[in-house]
Amino acid sequence: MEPATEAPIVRVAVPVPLHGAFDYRMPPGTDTPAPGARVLVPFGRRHLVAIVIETDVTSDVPAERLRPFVRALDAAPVFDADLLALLRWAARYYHHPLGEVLATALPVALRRAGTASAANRHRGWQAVAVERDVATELARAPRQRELLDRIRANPNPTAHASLLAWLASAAGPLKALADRGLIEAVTLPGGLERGSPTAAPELTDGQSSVVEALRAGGTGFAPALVEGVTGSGKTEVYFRRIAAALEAGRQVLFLAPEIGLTPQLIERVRARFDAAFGVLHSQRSDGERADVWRAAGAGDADIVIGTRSAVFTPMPRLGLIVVDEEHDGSYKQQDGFRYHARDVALKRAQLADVPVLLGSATPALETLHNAHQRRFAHLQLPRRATGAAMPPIRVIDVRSRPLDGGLSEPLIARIEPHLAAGNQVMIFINRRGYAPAQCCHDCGWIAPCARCDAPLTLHGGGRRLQCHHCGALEPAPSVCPACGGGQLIALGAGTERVTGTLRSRFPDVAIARFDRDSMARRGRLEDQLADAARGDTQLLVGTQMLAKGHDFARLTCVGVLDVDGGLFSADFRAAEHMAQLVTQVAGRAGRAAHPGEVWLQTRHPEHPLLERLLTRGYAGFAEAGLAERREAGLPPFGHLALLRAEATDADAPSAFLAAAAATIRTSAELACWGPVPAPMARRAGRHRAHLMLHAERRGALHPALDHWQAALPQLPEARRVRWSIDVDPQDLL
DNA sequence: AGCACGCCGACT
DNA sequence: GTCGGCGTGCTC
Repeated sequence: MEPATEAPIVRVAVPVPLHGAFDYRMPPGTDTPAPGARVLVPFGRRHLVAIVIETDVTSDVPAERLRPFVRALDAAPVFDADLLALLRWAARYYHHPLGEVLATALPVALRRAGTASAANRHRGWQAVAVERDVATELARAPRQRELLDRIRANPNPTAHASLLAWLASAAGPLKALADRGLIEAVTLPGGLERGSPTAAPELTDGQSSVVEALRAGGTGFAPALVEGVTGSGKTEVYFRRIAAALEAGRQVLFLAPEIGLTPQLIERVRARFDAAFGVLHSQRSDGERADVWRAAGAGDADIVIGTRSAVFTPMPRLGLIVVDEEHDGSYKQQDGFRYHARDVALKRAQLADVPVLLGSATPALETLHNAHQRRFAHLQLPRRATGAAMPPIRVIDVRSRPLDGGLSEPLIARIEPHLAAGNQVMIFINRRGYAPAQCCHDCGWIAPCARCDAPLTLHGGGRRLQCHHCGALEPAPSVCPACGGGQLIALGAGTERVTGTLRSRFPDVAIARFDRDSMARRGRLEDQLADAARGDTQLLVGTQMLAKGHDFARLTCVGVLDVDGGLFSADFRAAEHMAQLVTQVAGRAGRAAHPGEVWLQTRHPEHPLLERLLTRGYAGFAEAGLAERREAGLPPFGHLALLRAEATDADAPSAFLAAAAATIRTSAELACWGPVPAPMARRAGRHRAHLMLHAERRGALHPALDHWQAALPQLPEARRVRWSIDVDPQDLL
C-alpha cells in the first residue's frame, strides 16, 4: 500500500561531466534546502557534494529509482539566486555541464562535505603603543623596523598573509616584534582586513573628465572601457568610482590578472579605504579563500579583490565591477569549464544592473570593437599623470647580424650608456631556459621530446634538456644520437643564456632574471622585485612576467629580443599579444624624470603591423589589426567555437571529430572547418585535433553546440577520446 | 569522471 | 586453476 504522501523531490546539479540534472527525494524529517545550497547525495556507489537548483519538482524519473539525499550541508545557500542565474547562463553559453560549472565556481574547500575549521586561520598583527625609543632598539633590525612602520601605518590590524606577500621572509621578524611587545597577534574575522582612509590625490584634468563621465553613466548597467597608457592614473579613476559605490553602501568586485594582483595594489587599497576587504588569489590557502568567499556572501566584505575565479564571489550588495588589465589572457580558463572572466563579469554586471569598468593600456581588439560600436563607453586617458612622455620605440634590424646569446651588438651598445649612467635596463625574451633547442652541427638533428611534437629546451647552461609541454627532463647528450657527430650546439637563446651573456658583457652590474624557473620559490618574485624597485638591481632579464604592474623609477631602456614570433604565428591573436607586450613594456620605461627608450630586435622591420605599431602606437596597430580580422571574418567580426579532442590513440581524435562534423548541418551562416590536427599534434603522449565552428552571427553557433552537447556522448567514437567544447577560444593550440 | 561488471592472457 | 587487462554501461 502506497503512503498517502511521498517526500518532496529536489533537483540538483552533480559535479560530473554529464548533461542534465538529477532528482532526489527529501530524507524524512528534513527541511527543504533552498536553491544554491549544498547537499550530500548518493551517486552510483559514491557520495558527492551537489548543488540544489530547484525544489518541489515533479520528476520524470520513475519513483522507484529516486533515492533520498544523505543530508543538507548548509543552513544558508552558498550561491544566492543572482549568482545561480549567472552560473546557469554561463553553463549554457559555454556549453559546459552545470554541475561542473558550479563546482568550478565554488572555492575548493567548499567542494568537500566537511566543514573546514576557521580556527586560527586568519592571523593579523596590530601595533602596541609603547613609550620606549623604538628607533634605537631596532636600529640593527631593518626588517623589523620596516614591518613595524607598515603595521603602525594602519590603525586596523594588517593580515599576516599580506605582510608575507610584501616581504616573503616576514615570519621571523614578526615573531621578534611580538616578543619585544611592539605588536600583538589578532584574529581577522572572515579573513577580512580593514584599510585606513587617506585623502584622495588631486585628479588631473584627464582623470576628472573620465570620472565625471563615469559618474554621469549612473549606477545601473553601464559597461565602460577605460583606456589609459601606463602611468596615466587608471587606478585613481577606479578608486573614485569604488569610493562612490562604498558610500552608497554597495560592494565592489575588483578583478586583476594573477601577475597584476601585486602587493602594491593591495597596499593602495589598504591605504585608501576605510572598508573591509578580502583578497582571493592562488597564494591564499583553500580555507582562507573559502572564508573570504563566505564573508563576501554574507555581505561583510565591502571590497573583494581577486583573480579569474573571483568573478563568481557572491556579493548581495554588488554595486560595481572593475576588470583591470582586461586584455590579459589569464582571464580565460584554459581547461575544464573554459570561461572568460571578463565576459562573465560583463554578464554579471548586466544581470545585477551595475556599472562595469574594463581598464587597459592595450585593450583587447574585441573590447575596442565594442567601444567603437558604442556598446561600451570609451573613455581615454591619453597622457601620463606625471606628464612624462612615452618613450620612442625603435627597431634594430638583426638580419645578417651575428647574435651573441640572443643579443645584437647594436643593442648591447644601446644598453651600455644607460648602465654607465646608473640607470636600469630591462631585457624581454619570451623564452625561458638556456636555448629553445639543441641541434647537431653536422646533420641538423634537433633533440625531440619523446612524448610531444616539440623540441626539447636546453636548461642548466646547456647541460639538461627539458620539455616545456610535458615536463620531461633528461641530460643533454654530448654526441649526436643520429650521426655520432660531436658538435652539438645551442640553437637560439632563452632567458638563462641572455642573462649569462649580459653577465660576461657587464661583469660589474647587478643582474636579476625573472622567469618561471628562477621564481619557483614562493616569495622570490616579490623579493627580487623589491630589490629592483630599490635600485639594487640594474639589469633585469625576464619573460612577460616582468611586463606588468611594477614601477622602477630608474628604468630608462627596454630591449625586446623576439618580436618576430608574434608576426608569423599560427595563432591569429599572436600579433595582438606582441603589440600589447611592446606597448606595456614601453610604458615601464622612463616613468619618472628620466627619458626612456625602447628597442625591438627584428628580422622584419618592414612588416606592416610592426611598422604600424611603431609609427601610430597601439591605437594605430589596433585599427590595422581589426581591419585584418574583418577581412578574415575572425573575432570580433566572426564567432568561433572549437571542438577539441585528444586520445593516446593517434586516429581516435580525428575519427571522433569527423563523426561529430557529420551530425551537424552547415550553412551559409555556419561553417565547420576540420578536423585538423592541433598545432602541436602530440602533447604528453596524447594526440590532439580539433574542429572549428565559425559563424558571422553568434546566434548561429549555439544551435550546433546545443546539438553537440546532447548528441556527442552517444557517439561510439566518443568513448575513445576526451573531448570538450571551447566557446570563444583564446588560442587555437 | 568514477566505478562497477564482464569476458580473455600469464602467473602462483 | 586465478589475478587483472581495459571495453561498455550507468549514475536520480
